[in-house]
Amino acid sequence: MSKPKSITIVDVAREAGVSTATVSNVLNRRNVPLSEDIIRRVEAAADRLGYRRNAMAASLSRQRTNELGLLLPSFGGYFGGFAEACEREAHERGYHLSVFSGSNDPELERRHLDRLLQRRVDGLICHGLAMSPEATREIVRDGTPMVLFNAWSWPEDIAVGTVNLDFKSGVEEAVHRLYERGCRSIFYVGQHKPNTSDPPRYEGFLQGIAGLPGPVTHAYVRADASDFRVTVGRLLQLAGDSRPFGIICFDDLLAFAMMYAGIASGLRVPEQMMVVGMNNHYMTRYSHPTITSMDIPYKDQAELTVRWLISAIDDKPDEWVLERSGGRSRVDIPVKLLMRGSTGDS
Amino acid sequence: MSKPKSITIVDVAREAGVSTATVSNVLNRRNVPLSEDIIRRVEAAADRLGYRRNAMAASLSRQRTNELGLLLPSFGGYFGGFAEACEREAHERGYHLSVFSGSNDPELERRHLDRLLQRRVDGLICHGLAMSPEATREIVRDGTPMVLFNAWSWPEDIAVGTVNLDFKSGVEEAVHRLYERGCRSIFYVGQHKPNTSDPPRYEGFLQGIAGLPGPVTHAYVRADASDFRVTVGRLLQLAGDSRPFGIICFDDLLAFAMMYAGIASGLRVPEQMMVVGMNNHYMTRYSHPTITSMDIPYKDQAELTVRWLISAIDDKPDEWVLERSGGRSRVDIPVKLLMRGSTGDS
DNA sequence: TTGAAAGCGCTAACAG
DNA sequence: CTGTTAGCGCTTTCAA
Repeated sequence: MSKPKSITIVDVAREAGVSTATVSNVLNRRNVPLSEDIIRRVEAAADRLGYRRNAMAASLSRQRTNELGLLLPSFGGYFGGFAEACEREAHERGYHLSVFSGSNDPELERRHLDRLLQRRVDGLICHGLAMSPEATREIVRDGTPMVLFNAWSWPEDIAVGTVNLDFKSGVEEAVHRLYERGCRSIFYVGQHKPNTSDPPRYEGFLQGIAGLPGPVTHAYVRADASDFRVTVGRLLQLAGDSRPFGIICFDDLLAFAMMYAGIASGLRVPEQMMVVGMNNHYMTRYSHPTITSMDIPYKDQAELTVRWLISAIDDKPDEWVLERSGGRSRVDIPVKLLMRGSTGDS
Repeated sequence: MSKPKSITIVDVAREAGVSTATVSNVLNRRNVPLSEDIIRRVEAAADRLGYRRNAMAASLSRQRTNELGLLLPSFGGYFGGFAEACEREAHERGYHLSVFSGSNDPELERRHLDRLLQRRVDGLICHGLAMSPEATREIVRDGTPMVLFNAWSWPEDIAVGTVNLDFKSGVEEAVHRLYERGCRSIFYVGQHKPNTSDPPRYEGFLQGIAGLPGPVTHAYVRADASDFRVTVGRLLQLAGDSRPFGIICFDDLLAFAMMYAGIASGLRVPEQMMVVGMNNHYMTRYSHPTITSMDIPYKDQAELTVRWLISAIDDKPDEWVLERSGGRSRVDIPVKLLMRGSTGDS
């Protein structure tokens, strides 16, 4: 029932009184001389019959699918935005992008990857989270080009390129801003569950602390999701009576939670506690006070990622990509620190 | 470079010293008698050679792809969660789900749909937003089964089934709860941009108001995203000095924004203003006070959606689906109201 | 300019 | 139990 003998180019050819080769040529606007008349006839026949190209047959024949696969750890927050930006970029370049979420489950992710390769996607875009580099390499052993995004500390040779967000520098800068605004106790608040995108941020944190003109109390604090007020208690203990103290949070939602837990514990923001988040979530502008955060250049990251991948697929260099990467296999995209109410700005 | 002459079943057959038909039978664990010895030999040969099935060839041959397509208006919030739940359900039933976001752009959505049909997905899951029913019908004119989700007021015959979240009843219940807690002014706060999922909620709102034992001031208020305090001002004007007044917001983020705008305007929550959101976003439990919201049964909605679709693809009824739908073409999945701090509960 | 025909890799009768 | 073979729908030489 679901497939009522679909229309093929054979039908169109018969209807138009030409050969299937001609139909194929017309429909794909190939670079061959075609008479105006034939073109009209074929196109008329095609839509009279309601013909729709069979992409599998086409891909099978011309050894190429024009499909790209994007593997995400989840659809939430940043990843969804990145996926949409990639879809756009891919479309603009004649590719179609299928998106999959591993749901933070390595096994599911493995199956997605395998399936994508069975479908012979022309290229792959993968994040650097759930699966291990080894498992990934094992899967992508064949020649399918892959570009990684936000994959910190992966071997350089596993992909044609890696496009990371430079949270490291962003956090480093945030440390300086907090210091300038009077914080002499600064903490990095990480997620309750370990996460591979945490280390680079903390690294930037330490680097920022090291570059400060004076001494500050600092620490890595893991958030307790069951009750963030417990975490606030821990911060107060560490900060002693240094005020304001500052926290830089793993992401905006955590920043939100921590800020309100602080307020609930009687702290005034930003006078006594300053808060910095990451991702520039829509909500950070609507809280009270508004939250200082880091803006992510989705389009820029997506464009570089997709163009890099396509240049590898076509095996011909893309000048713009080359310029951005400077020949290296990894590019760090800068994030932009937006100072707002939670750090005493505007 | 990207495709180094891939291994086919011909290679495997040669390596194992059997025919391609046998290889195919072994690899697909078809329902044919196979000797243990042959199975071992073929499997050994296959992974010695690093064989990977070519899904296009297989799909082309057996007229079926085992692929489902999911078309979303965006990856954000609820939609991402629904997508992950659908991926899981599909996998459990031997299907693979490709997800696409129309990014709220009808034209992009059209192209996604067309491409999906070119790929001959076995079934389609679509939301009821960006594209019009007419445009959709026009595209899906061939026999590909489609199930809709959250498509309010679409023609019944366009899809094999529709699975909606019953926000209508949820909002209706919320109105009653607010009334019980003392609100004599209750407002529905919608998004600044019109949205097709708004009307059913407002309908539930009106129905709730109508069912109340006494009179209340009520209105539909459109939120002003540029500054939610303006919206709060409007509410104060409408509510006069009736306290507490209650607001039911289009979604949790809006509830967040409105609640903090209210607090910023000097209102105490829940004593003077009560707030209800929708979607049970993770953050609603970490604000201060916590926010009353409606929990969405993702898995339930996804399971029904996917099973309904698959039963149509296979053209054989699924008892569980039939029971849920009672033979009708639309099912409303109840959402669960979770009472929290913003309405004076726990 | 157009068409005939040989695949692309796999599946599914059907024959042995 | 295993192999032969005819497609699936489209692309792409190559010859006409």
